[in-house]
Amino acid sequence: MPKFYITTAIHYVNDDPHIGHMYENIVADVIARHRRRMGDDVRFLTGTDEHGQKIERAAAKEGILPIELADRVVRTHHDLWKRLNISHDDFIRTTEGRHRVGVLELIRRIQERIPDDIYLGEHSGWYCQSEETFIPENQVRVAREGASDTKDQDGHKVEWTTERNYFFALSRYTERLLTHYRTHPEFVWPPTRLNEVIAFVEQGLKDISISRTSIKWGIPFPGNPDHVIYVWMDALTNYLSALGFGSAKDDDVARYWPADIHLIGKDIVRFHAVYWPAWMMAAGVELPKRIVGHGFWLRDHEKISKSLGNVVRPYNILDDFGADALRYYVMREMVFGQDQDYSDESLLGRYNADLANDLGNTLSRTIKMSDSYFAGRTPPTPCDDNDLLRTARAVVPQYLRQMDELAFQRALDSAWELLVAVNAYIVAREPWKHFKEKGADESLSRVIWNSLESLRIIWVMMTPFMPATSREALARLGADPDRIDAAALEWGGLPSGAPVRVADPIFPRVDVAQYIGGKKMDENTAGGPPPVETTQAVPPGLAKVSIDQFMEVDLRVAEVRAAERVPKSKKLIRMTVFTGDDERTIVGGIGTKYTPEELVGRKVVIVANLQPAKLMGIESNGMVLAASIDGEPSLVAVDPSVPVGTRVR
RNA sequence: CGCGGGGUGGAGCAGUCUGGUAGCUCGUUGGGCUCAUAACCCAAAGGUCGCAGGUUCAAAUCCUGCCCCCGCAACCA
Repeated sequence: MPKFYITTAIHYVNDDPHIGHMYENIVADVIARHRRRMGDDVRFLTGTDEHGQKIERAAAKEGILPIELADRVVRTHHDLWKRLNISHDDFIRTTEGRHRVGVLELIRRIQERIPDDIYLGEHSGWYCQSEETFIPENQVRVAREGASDTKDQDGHKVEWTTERNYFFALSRYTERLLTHYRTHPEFVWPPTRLNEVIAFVEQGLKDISISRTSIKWGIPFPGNPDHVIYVWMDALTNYLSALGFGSAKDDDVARYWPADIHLIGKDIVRFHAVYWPAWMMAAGVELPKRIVGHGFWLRDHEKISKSLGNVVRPYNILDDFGADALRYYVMREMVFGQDQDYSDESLLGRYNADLANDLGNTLSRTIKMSDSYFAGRTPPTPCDDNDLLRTARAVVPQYLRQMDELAFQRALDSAWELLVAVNAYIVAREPWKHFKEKGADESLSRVIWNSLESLRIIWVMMTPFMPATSREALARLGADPDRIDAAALEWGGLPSGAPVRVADPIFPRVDVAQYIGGKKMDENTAGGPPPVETTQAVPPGLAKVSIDQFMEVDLRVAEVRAAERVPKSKKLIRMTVFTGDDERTIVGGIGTKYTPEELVGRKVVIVANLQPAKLMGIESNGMVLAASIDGEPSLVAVDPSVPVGTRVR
């Protein structure tokens, strides 16, 4: 029996699960169910990433331990996967003992095989005392030369600091990785992502720091407990540690490794396709077969929510229509691998058109006829050669190929080909007329049986996508809902004379306008998990400042003498302003609203004594004041008679 | 020359790798049917496939140049 090991990314526990998380696990679940159906020995892993500073701090803020916070959030993940009918075989948390064992084993193997691949080196950067972390260069306001109070974006002091860290000699793996990409072009999917990875690696790789001393909430570095292991090294290893890597009970490593698919978002392809394989090369572990990067769900907030007041989150959909409707929608609507816009309208549109009108209604009408014409049972006479059989035999192999190619959208399309054929077939044969004229004869029996049998196959095709509804539908059809395997996709599986069940519509049609209109915007998390307190929370208003502090800010009226768009920028405008004392350059992000032409000659209010900052390479000396409405700026205006240089207070 | 994705009937998209009558869903119009969830079936209208060149017997598809949109990246200071 072939094995099949599929993993999702582990989700960071400071997030409320959103449609992106849901999507990833749904896709993985569809693949896992499909492979199980085809007879593979499947292992499907998902889990949570629980270490790192954000968790540490969020917990501290609540006065609880990080693990307590993680425990709580993990529960919301478990609940969601249960509601979505995700069939993972294992759920790993990076705070588990087995995970620590796996991570330490990975490092041990690297150190054992190639001792100097991991070495103690120096890492330099802007370190912020109060936040206990290094601040990325772009978030640091570089002071004027000579100044000593460089700050980060929250105003905390930062210092250029050098920390001693453990490093991994990634640079040594540049060529070997490139060779692997060349010899295994299927390693990263879709191909465009592979190209990106190759381009990145071809620039040459730098050694990377794999430990931190500034963070405590993590796995201590072996032999040096002042360090914790770098989050990515920690997190990625979950794929191995979940199989018992490094423990005495590691049979599953032999059984399932290498992974067949690491399913992840396109944003973390680099970590999976560069760092992760390099570590495994160093440790002498076989590389996973395939990194599959899916696209993102996007949403045009302004267009949808404001004008129509129709924000309906997936949680509402889940409550009102069930998991299968959502599972179907995301699989059908997204071209796998690309980005896709989410909207409630498209979801409900799909629901009505595809599920209610087509899939559900065809089931209802067919079962109803079988029920009335054949005394509540499937017809006595099966049929072994007809239009539907030929369509089914053409469609099923096509569907299976598309499933294997991860072309889920097309696989569903293929199933619909057969569904559409069933409807056309029914209309062409007019069984109701036939029944009135000739009664339930053998010919009618064949027509109904063919229709039911086609539906059975369609619903077997649906099982990975809509597991719960498929069972129900198959049971109603008189088929065995437990018989879901490759053979079930072949023509002829429907028993004769089995009881069928007429029941309420499996996907009741919904009035879209009424449904969307009935939801208020403030209900958009109704039915969701309890909100999770994290560091993402918006600060509850700003602290009060004294009049003295305020007076330290040099606000004054200035005149724009020249303005031009910053090339290649989206909204930056470079202005030359006269402050009364001097002319200086200020760069402002107001290009979405204002043109350079209309700015020239205009009087604006500026902060004259602001730390200079570089924006797209241009030094900006000050800031133009503007009110911001959803990112749309509106300049603070002064009466044109006010002379340039006048102080504002 | 920062990286990537995209521009195809009213809307949303597939097709582009591997040139050969432009396809799907929704919507619109007309007809049919009454088993079914006002569902289903048939038919019709509707497209210079972003623009301009080039290659070819033939270009949505290949080549060159350009325009526009959307993400991302060190762009609200």
